[in-house]
Amino acid sequence: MRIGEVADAVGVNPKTVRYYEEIGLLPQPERTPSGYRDYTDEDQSRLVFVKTAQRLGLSLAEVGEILAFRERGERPCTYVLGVLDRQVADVDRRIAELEALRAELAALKTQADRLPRTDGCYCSVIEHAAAMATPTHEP
Amino acid sequence: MRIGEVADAVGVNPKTVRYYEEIGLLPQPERTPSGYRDYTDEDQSRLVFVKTAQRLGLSLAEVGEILAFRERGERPCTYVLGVLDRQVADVDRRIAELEALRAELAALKTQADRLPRTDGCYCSVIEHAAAMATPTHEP
DNA sequence: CCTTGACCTTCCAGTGACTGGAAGGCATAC
DNA sequence: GTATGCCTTCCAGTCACTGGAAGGTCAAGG
Repeated sequence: MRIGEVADAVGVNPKTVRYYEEIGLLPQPERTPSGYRDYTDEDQSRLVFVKTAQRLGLSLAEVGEILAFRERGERPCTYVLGVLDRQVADVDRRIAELEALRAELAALKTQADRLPRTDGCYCSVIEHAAAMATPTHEP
Repeated sequence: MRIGEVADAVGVNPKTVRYYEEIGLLPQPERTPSGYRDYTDEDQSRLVFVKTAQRLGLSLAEVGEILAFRERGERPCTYVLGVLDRQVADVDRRIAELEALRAELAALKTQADRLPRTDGCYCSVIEHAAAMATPTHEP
C-alpha cells in the first residue's frame, strides 16, 4: 500500500502520514525497490488509532505515550481513562466558554443597530463588548 | 507606563505586547532615555481592543484589518458585523462538535468497565471508539 | 520510443499566537 | 556595593501540520 492509498483510506493528507513517521508515531515502513513507502494493514490500523485518539481530544504527545505503553508491553487503559477524565472536564469548560461567547456575540448583534454612531473609536461594536466585560467599578 | 505595567493592567504577558508591536497591531511606543518602552493610555486602550476582539473569536489578522479601516478613516462596523456573523455560525458548529465529543467521551467512560480485557490492541478504550466511528458496513 | 500525468521522494520553510531562555543593561532598596 | 527585579534584544521552540521546489517512478496512450 502506497502512502496515498493509506492516507485516502484513513482520510488524511500524505504529508501528515510522513509527519507522523517523522515524530515517531508511525514506524518506518518498508520501501519498494524504487523507494516508495509500502504500508501494511497494521500500519493503517495504527494510523486510525492515532486519528481516533486525536479526535477524542488527545494531543499527539499523549498518543505517543499510549503507544509507548504498548511498546513496553503495558496496558495503557488506566492512563487513557485518566486522560479521558481530564478531557471531559476540559470539554465541559470549553463548551461553557463557547456558550458564553455565543450569547455575547448574539447580544452584540442585536444591540449593534442601537449603538450610537460614535466617532473616534476603533469600532463601537467591539468597544461595547469591551465595556461589558470590564465592569465600570474596578478596585 | 512601562511594558510590565500595561501588560499587568490588561492581563497579558509583556512578551505578548512586544509581539503585537512586532506584527504591527500596536504602534512603536516612545522610549525612555534608557530605552524602555513607554506606553500611553491610548496604547493600553488599543491593547484592550485587540484582546477583546480576540476574545470574540477574531484572529489577529482580522483585528489588524479592523485597525486598518480605522487608519484609513473608514468605519469598520459593517465589516465587523460580517465577521461576527461568521463567528456565530462557527461557534455554533464548534459547540455542536464539542457536545458530540462530550457524549462520546462519557459513553466511553461508562462502557470502559464492561470492555473485555483484550490483548494485542493498543488500547481497547480507544479502539472501541474507532469502531463506533467506523461503521462495519462500508461501501 | 516518447510524452503526459499522477504519483512518489527529500528538504526547507511557513503558519498562529505566542513563550522560553540567554546575555546584558538599568533602577531602586538596603 | 550588591541584590533584586525590572527592562532590552535576539534566537529558538511550541503544535500539527501544510506548501512548495526539485527531482524520481510508473502506467497509459499515441
